[in-house]
Formats: sequence, structure tokens, C-alpha cells
Amino acid sequence: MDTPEKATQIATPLSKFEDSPVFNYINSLSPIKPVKSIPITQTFNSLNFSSLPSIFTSPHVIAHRETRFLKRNNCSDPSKAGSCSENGNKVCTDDGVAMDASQLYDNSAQLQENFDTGVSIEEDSVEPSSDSKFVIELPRALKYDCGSPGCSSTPCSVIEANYVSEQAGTSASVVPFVEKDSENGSFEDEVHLQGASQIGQKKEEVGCDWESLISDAQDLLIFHYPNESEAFKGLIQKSMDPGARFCTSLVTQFSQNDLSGEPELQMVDSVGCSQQHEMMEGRSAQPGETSELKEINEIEDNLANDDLNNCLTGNPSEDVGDEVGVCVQDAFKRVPTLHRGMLRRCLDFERVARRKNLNDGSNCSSIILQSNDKIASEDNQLVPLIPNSDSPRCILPGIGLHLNALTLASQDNKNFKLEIFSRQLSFPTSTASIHSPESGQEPVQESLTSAAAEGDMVPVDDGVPLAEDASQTSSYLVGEESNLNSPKKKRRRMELAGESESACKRCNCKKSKCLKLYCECFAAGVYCIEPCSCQDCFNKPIHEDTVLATRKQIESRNPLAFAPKVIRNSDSVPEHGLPLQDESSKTPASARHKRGCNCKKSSCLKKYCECYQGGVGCSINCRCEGCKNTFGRKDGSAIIETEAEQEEEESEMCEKSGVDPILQRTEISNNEEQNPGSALPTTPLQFSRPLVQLPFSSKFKPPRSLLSIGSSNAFYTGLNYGKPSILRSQPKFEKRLQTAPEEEMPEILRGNSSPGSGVKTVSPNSKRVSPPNNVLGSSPSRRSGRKLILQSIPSFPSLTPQH
DNA sequence: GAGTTTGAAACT
DNA sequence: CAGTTTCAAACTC
Repeated sequence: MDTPEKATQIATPLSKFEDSPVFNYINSLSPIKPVKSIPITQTFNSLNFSSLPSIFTSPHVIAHRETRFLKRNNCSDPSKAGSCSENGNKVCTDDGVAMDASQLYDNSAQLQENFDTGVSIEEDSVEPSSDSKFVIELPRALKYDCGSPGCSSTPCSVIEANYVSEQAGTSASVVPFVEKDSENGSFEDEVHLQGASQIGQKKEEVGCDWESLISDAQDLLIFHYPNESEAFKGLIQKSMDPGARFCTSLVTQFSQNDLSGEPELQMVDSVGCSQQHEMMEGRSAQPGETSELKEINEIEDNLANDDLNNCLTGNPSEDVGDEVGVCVQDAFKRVPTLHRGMLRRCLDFERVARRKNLNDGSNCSSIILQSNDKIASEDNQLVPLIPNSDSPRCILPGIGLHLNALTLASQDNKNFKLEIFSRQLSFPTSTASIHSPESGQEPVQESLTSAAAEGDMVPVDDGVPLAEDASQTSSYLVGEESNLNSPKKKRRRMELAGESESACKRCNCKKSKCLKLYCECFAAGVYCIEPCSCQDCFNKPIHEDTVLATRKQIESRNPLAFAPKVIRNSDSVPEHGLPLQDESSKTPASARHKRGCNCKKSSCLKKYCECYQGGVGCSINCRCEGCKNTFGRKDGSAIIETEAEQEEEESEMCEKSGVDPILQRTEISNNEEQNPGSALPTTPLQFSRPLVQLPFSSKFKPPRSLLSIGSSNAFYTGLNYGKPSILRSQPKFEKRLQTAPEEEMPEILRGNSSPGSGVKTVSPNSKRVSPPNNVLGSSPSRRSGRKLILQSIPSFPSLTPQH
């Protein structure tokens, strides 16, 4: 449905757009004329698209944001992607209409990321309906015009056109956004009307774009990170594709505060402009979302900045894209050059490799290519790539950072955020969408959230255990921020602070050389830093090659080794649209440990238990004994966590009171069993969780691309999901679920040892296993499990259709 | 801070 | 795949 409609839509929007005086004006300005995108993009978009949503949704609460990030990133990415990978060509080649979406898409891997970003953006613009699109485009044009004077409208226009086409292609994929877009559309319309006069708004928009850019830039930074400032510089200045430059410039601006703030970057003009345009487009495309994304990006940026500051006083590399910075400068000024810190910690080993590649050729492209290579092995991987790219930076750092930033965000950051928000606020719907973090913006967020109401809004579960993501992110922050002397203290502090504590990963390895998963830093995909008490540490940039090689080895053994251990459902749920579940998703229970724990003595009540440590409940995948995980017991399938949790709690209560825990457990197990099976299918959440886990846990290896990504654990999961089709990320889930569990589900539920068994119920809990069989048929007494199951079965199909 | 416990990771 | 060993975090004192 997407493609055809998109095409038509695109055409309409364009036509409309063209009709608009603004468009005409832009056209006059820009030498290049807008080219309609190629259908091919759609495929990418679709792919990316679907993947993104699913990915984001499921893994972590943050995932939503991430997804948005991705989207945002997409927006920005497009520019980046364009600049970086092929995009670089695009962006750079303003002249040559580098914009070719097709080119961008050409690189599948690149496409994934790019697509994701681009798609989301495009989708927004396109999907929203011709009107929305139309509106979006116009704003873009305006933005471009206003935003980058030097760049002149022309590039922008071209870009826009390209985007439009692309968007059209992608639009289908991003269904969800469409609605928003539609909303935005009205808003945008206004913008258009105001258009010319709205330069100030443009700035704001630009700021948003910048934000997106920044986020992108962060990504870039991350990529470059290994190289550190030099890498940045090199990437930015040298190879930097326009897009990359753009991003980098943004980043640098952030980092450096731009303070100098001079719009030096004329070089960027064409390119930069194009990038900006792209960025702008991204924004324009998704006014609301973009704004959100921007906010997120900003947050990330802030976080990154903070982190960087904390971690490194290091200098960001040089600023390249001052131009962009100029517009954005205001907002970004605050951002110091924290990137480095981020970079340090965030190491994406892969990225490092990418950087190398990038250095060789086009930075971005090379990076993408690498990822692609890895990913290439697996079709879906492309999608993963995106996540990966994001994940490392965005997810781990980004997300965590965001969260942290929100909470920790310096006043400056807050101000910046506030500004952004205010700006966004100007945009009715779009602004609402903004997720911004909690920090100062809460009020706004609330309003926004109410408006958006979606998972995205659901900010992160900072408080609770986001599991790795959060931990990682936090870790980064923490690591940088708190350079506590003793790791233990630090850790404890972290713990005290919250789960994020885990984020700061400081290792104390003595024999592993920090090259094994024993090392938390290595496992998290970050380099060891001073705070670490490790001995003979090889997990340092100096030993980058060794680290990468080791990482590859480990990944070869277990592609998911570096994937996030905890998978969150929340994202997926929202998409599906189950409200209740959404909430449940918020709960820790919603998330599940990828592999599950194997606790025998800790009762899953101590940090020995990875599930507990990750702040998630135990799942079917767990083989723990005497599980008392307060976040959710095994049986309590994540699915209906809320209920399950309640039940669990009740059971616990009973236990405490003297009731047989075992009995309860059995019940629970039944539920779990039921849930597992049901969970997958039934509610989005349910299935999302199980799905997520199942695929990985059960299948495990699927997603290699993710692996390649490495650090991007969270993303990883998302990636997997993402692969499928654009919209279908969920569907994919379903498919996967279906493929794995789902199809089996019925049997499993009924006959198979356990639904979970499908996945893994496995031996440990033979107890549970037996019940499952009965579960469906037999008893089901209470449990929501049945309901879930029943629902689940039907729901599965229904879910897809809904989409 | 040292020692113990614990469970994941790695190895066989 | 199962069992054992290694390892480092988590925990206790």
C-alpha cells in the first residue's frame, strides 16, 4: 500500500509544493530542480522503516526515542547519509543533484541507516497525506531558504525535491508518523503561510534541524570517535561528505559551543546547505516528530556534551559546519565539546573500523559500507546497521545520555532544551511529539506526551532498569562524570543513583585483559578509561585492532554477544497501539533479559542475576531456580506483566504469608507458559517481549548485522526487528514470532512443552514445562495467561492488519 | 580492604 | 550439548 500511494502522494505533494509561491521562489533560487525520488527508496524506506519502529519499540523504552531518533536521524541522516555514504555524494554534489535518493539507497547497508532516517522523515512528510507533505515541504523550502542563506534556497529546494521523492517512497513505511504528520501538516501549512516571514521560525526549525544534525553529528562523532578529535577533523574536514560535514559541524558546534559562532563554514555552502536542507527537510518533513527528534538529539547532544565534558575536556575537533552552527548556534552554544568523552566511552568498535574505512574514502560512506559488509552478510542486517550506528552512539550513549542529560543536563542544556521546546512548541503538534526528556521540560513533555501519547513519549525508564542501554548510557556518563576513584564506590554510587549506575562501567579485570565479556567495559562496547582498575588492559584505543579482532571473534561465536542483554518491549507495544500494554511496557517487567539468567542461589534478587541487575523480570528464557525477581518472575511472562506482576506480587505475598510459593509458582508458571505463548501473539507487548527475546534467545544468531554493530546492543534488538519491512517491524516481529514461536505457538501452547519452550523453557524448569501443555487446555484458571493466549492467537493476525 | 559468593563467560 | 573451569562482579565481614 505504501509504495503506490506514496508515489501518488509524492506527486501530489510535489505538485502542490510546486504550486506554492514559496516553492517557485525556491526553484528560482536553486539551480537544481527537485527530482522525484525513486521508488527504490521505498523499498529501503520500507525496510528501514519497519525495522526501525519495531526495533525501537521493542527494545527499550528509549527505543521509542531512538526510533524517533532514527527517524530524526533519518532526517538528519539523509543528509548525513547522503553526505556520508552515498549521500555524501548527494549532499556534496549539490551540483549533481547528489540527492539521488537512489544512490543513497544503493548502498543497502547505508541505505538501512539512511533509509531509516530518511524514511522516517520522508515518511512523515509524505505519509501525512499530500497536505501534510505539502506543508512539510514548504516549510522545508522556507527553512532552507531562511536557514542557510549562504546555501541559498536552491540547494535546499533541490534537496527538498529529492527528499520529497524519497519521502514519497518511504512514506508508506512510516505509517505511524503519518498521523503525526497530518497533524503537523496543519501546522506546517501555517508555517508555509507564514513562510517567508517566518525566518525566525526557520531559525527555530533550523535549530531543530540542527538538533537532528547534532544527533547525527553525534553519530558521526561516535563513528569517528576512536580517532578522536583527529578523526573528527579528518572526517569532517577531509572526507566529510557534505552530510557528514554537516553533521560534524553540528556536532562540533555543539561540542565547541560554536561559540565562535561564526558562520565560517562557507565551504559547506553548497554542501552544507544541502545538508542543512536535508536537515531542514528532515525537520520539515516531520515537524512534530522532527521537533521531538531534535529534542532528543539535543538531549543526546547535551548528554554527549556533558559526558564529553565530564570525560574529556578534550576538544572536539575542529568545527566544520559553522554555518549550520550559526543558525543553531544559539541552542548549541551551550553544548561544549563533550563529544569526545562520548566518543571515548562509546566506542563502537565497529565504528572504529568504520572510521578507518571512512578515512580511506568517504567517511560516512565507508562507515556505512563496512557496516554493510558485515550486515551484508545478512539481508536484514542493513536495517540493523542503522540501529547499530545509532545504537552505539545514540542508544547507548545517546539514550543513556539523553536520559542522563535530561536529568543531569546542565542548566545550559536545559536552557537549550527549553529553547528547543519553546521552538517546537511553536509548532503545535510536532512540538507535542517531542519527547524531550524529563528534565526541565517536564511540563512541556507532559503536554507533549499527552499529545503524542505514544511510546516515544514514554521517555525512558530511566528510573528503572533499562538494562544495558540505560546502563551503558549511564555508564558513559558516569564514567565521565564521576571519576570516582574506586570503581566499587563509583558503582555503588551509580547504583544509588539508580540503575543507570550500571551504566558506568568500570571494570576491574585482572586476567582477561578487558578483552572478554567478563569485562563490563568490553562487553558494553566501550574502551576502558581511567576509572577502571583493570590490569594489562587492552581495551583501549591504542589497541583498537586487538579489540576489534577480539570482538569479532566473540561475535563469530555469538553474534548477540554484544547485543543488549535486556530487551524492552515498550516500543513495540505502543506501535501496536495497545495502551494498556504500553503502560505495562513501561514497567520493568515489560523488558526481558535476552538470554535469561541461570541463578540458583541468589533467587534473582541480587545483582548476580542479570535480569535483576538489568531491572527486568525473569522470563521463560531464564533457568533460574527459586526465582523471586522483584521485577517479574519467570512465569510472569512479561506479556501481561502488569497482571503477572500483580500476581507475582500476590504470590509473593502469599509466600510471605505462608502460602506455598511453589503452588503459586506453578500457577505463575502456567501463566507464564501461557503468557509466553500468548504473550508473543496476543498483545503487542506480550508478543513483543517474547518475540524479541524469542528470536534472539531462541534463535539467537539471527542478527548478525547487529553483531557487527557491536556495542549497539539495544539497537541490535531493534535492528532485528527492523529488518523486516518498514512498517512491518512489528509484523516482522510477528513473523518472527510466528516463524519461531508463533506458528509453533499454537502447538507449543497446547502441546509443546511450553510456549517458552519454543523459545527456551528448557529443562531447568521442567516444572514449568509440564504445565504449559496443560496450560492452554488445562487450566488456566486464572491467569490472564489464557486471555492472553486466546487473544494472542487472534491478535497476531490482527496486529498486522492493523498496521 | 580482604575475603567469599555468585553466576556468566569461556573452555573442554 | 553438557560439564567444568575461569573470571570478575557482587556481596559480606
